[in-house]
Amino acid sequence: VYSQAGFAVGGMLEHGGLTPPPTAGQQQQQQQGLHPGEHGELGGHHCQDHSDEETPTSDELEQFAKQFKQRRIKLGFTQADVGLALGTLYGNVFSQTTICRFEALQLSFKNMCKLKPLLNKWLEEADSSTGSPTSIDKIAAQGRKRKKRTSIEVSVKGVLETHFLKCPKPAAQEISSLADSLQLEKEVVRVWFCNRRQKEKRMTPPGEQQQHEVYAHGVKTDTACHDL
DNA sequence: TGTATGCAAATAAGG
DNA sequence: ACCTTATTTGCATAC
Repeated sequence: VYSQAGFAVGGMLEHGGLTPPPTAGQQQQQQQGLHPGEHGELGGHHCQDHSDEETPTSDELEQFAKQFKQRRIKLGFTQADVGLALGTLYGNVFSQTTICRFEALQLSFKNMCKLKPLLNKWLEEADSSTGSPTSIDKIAAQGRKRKKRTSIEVSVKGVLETHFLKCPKPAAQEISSLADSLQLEKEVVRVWFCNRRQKEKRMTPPGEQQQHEVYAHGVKTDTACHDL
């Protein structure tokens, strides 16, 4: 369903002002929160990568993305084509969605930096005139291939949701039987609950608190929700 | 027909 | 082995 070739019409819109980390000199993450993942200063010395680019500036990324899209179209490829090509070329496939977001700079800075080398490689490969002939580098991305996204039926989601309301944190065994009855992999169900919990937190702004904990005391503090 | 996007699976990383 | 938090990535479907 994915392999097609064709050409697209250029004509996107240039949204006005979006993720532009103004600071041109320091790497500051934009949107997504970021934790100052420091490395302990001890002995100190940092090894820098010298393979390719240093961390590109958001400005460079912007330029690259723009140019990438332009060339992609000129060469007659769709976003889906590119995503697929990355797969057969480096191992990991990407969806049309991701390519689209890359071109539109809608990914996090870090994510953009990670994808850039890959797309750049593809570009050189697809367009043999960049001066860089078949440079078959194995950028050995992340060796592991991403699991295909599971589509959970609405009816099944309903069942899961019901269980969640009864017990947001089921024990491993409950997850197993639930997965079994729903004909889903246990891992899928486990992850569903994890994601559901995250969503719950997100929906409950900090500080705010529901009004149903008034009598929570003494008795079993959850952890025991059984069914069957 | 491609491309953009909302919601949310799947993953990464520290416990 | 499983949780949490933060993120990456894609199915589905609206443009």
